[in-house]
Amino acid sequence: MAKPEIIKSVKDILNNYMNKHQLRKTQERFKILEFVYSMDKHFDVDELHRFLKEKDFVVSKATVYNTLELLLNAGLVKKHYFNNHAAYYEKSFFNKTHDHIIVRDENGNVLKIIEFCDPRIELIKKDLEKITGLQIEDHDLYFFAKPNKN
Amino acid sequence: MAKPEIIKSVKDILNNYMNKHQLRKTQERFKILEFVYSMDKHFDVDELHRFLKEKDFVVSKATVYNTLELLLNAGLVKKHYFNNHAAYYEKSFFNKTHDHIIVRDENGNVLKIIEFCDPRIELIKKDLEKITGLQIEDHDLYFFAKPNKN
DNA sequence: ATAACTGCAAATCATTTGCAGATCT
DNA sequence: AGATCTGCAAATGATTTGCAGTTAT
Repeated sequence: MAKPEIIKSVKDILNNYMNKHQLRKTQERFKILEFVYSMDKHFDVDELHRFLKEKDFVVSKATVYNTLELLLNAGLVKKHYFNNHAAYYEKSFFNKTHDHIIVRDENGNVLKIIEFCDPRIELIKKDLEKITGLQIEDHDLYFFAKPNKN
Repeated sequence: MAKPEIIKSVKDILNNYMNKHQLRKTQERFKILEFVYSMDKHFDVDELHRFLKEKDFVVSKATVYNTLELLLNAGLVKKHYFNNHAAYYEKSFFNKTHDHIIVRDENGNVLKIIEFCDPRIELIKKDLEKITGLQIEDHDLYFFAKPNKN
């Protein structure tokens, strides 16, 4: 499980978000938030749903979908479309902004995901905002590599 | 329609690929390749399928799927997962390497795709290769923006 | 001739939706 | 009390699959 102070903080954030938007504070939403913040890697809806069940917290998959959408809107998770199988999620608060190197074999199977940070991304973003007049809210950068021989 | 010499080149590439992999040279495959290279933006399978029909080249959607997979393996198209609606494709030969700004509404619908090039990406890639010892073969960079008020 | 390809329809699978009953406020 | 949320099952929609007939080699 994630550090208690992190859990507390993200619960506060969710609380504020719900107050602001007049949403109900259900047991399901807070529990799912807690479990999401105990996951240390990317997960899809099915994995999270099974994980909750394992931990004896039974919810419907519909609620998992709904709650992840809520957490997404509250900025508490990030959603990735790595492939056309299913969307992947990861916690996004207290989780330094990072990008990914995805190591895949010839068949496209993901062997390893390496996270990295590079400040130049932010500079590119700023320049693009200046050029386009758009407000960029987020980004995804993936580098794809073949495995090393070793 | 794309420039004749480009069409010729990509047909040659597909030809070689088919020879190498002992695949059949069907009318459908070459026609679809031609139409793909006449598209000037990203498209999904449904759009391409409708486009083909408009141009009086009727194929089944299954063949469109199969052929795009083939072109993907041959390195002639690039596949993108902008959202969880449908995969998007674009021609990838004689098409300068570029990245994308994706303008989406609150519901995640793609409103506009802006292409850009920034040399700093290549520098980041080189540094990552040095640090990790991996050989990076490709990348995807997406910036996400909300639409402008106008 | 025969193995691969196409087209059609059915199957699959992630996600969404509709609605009845439960539960926050 | 009343609106929202949850859970279930059915609907949806992109993609895949199975198979019969067609076509490239």
